[in-house]
Amino acid sequence: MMVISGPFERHDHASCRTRALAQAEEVCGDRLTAVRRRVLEMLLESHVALGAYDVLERLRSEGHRAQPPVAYRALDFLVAQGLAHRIERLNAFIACHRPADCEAPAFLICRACNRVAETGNAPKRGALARDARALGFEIEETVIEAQGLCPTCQTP
Amino acid sequence: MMVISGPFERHDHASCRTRALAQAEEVCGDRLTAVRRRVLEMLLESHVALGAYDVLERLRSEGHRAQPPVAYRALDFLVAQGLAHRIERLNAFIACHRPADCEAPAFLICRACNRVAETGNAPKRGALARDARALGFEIEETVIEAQGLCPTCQTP
DNA sequence: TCAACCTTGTTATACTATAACATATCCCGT
DNA sequence: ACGGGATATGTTATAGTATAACAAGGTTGA
Repeated sequence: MMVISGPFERHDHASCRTRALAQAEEVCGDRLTAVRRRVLEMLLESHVALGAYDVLERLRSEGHRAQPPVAYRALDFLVAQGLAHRIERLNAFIACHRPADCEAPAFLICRACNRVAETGNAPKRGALARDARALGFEIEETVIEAQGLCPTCQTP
Repeated sequence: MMVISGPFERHDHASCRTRALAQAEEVCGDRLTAVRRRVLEMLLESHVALGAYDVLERLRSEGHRAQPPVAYRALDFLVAQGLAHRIERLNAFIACHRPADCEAPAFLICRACNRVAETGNAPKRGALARDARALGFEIEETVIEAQGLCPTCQTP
């Protein structure tokens, strides 16, 4: 099954955000505290990945006197819950738009507009898994991040 | 075709290094300057990925009065020539053991011993490529990094 | 009541990376 | 020989990313 979510296709952005927040509440209960919830909202509102210091800045601009660990803790929590993903290439974070169904995500990063799309679960039976098995290497988690140009940015 | 090189299998390490250096000379000619060559050797000697500051420290311990840009420049050069790879998860670098045949590498990173194996070229026809095509996204480069436990570290 | 756990606040610092400018060298065309 | 462009290195300073460590409040349950 192929599932794609992300900024390169038209979709109802507001409802998509609402749904993701509702799912987050469900998953976390009252562990989704004010700061964590606010950070998740920020990520959901932004199609470009946000760095920890971007998040920090936004918190501060809202009156929150926050230090770096505040942003990192909130982001780490969201990632641990599967509500957000870290994009290694960018040292930045995006919200997961379908936390329920997201075991091994892959990402398409546009180097021109910086938007990031999350694509369907990565293969458990691909060449990598086969190679790992042959070596006796036990894979726990795989980072897959493709860089290139999104449809919009291909025609300057 | 599946090709695997790396620290999780027995191999003739010395000759493997010699061969890689010879290939580097071939590719670069006299652009493989002393520092660049030395840094490549360091990477070839180490099966764990080296951070830029690890490299810097080694250069300094050899009497070279180097500043951070020296390490970064050498590493950037090696990566640009396909002689080394950057491991995003680790903010660190490893030598490529087969620069000639290395278009879309993937990596297996052991979280216990920190060694990194490079596996055969990643698929151009996998699920990711298919998804990207469906979206009209043009992939230029893909990072694939799996973390887990190597055979040795699975039995504590 | 107290102890364990989780969350947040706060300070300080560690680690990673690059901008910007100076100097030197080599190759090449004239 | 000269000048000019491209490449490589030296050096200073600073930007950007991340975490250690300790303090303090809140909730829960024994």
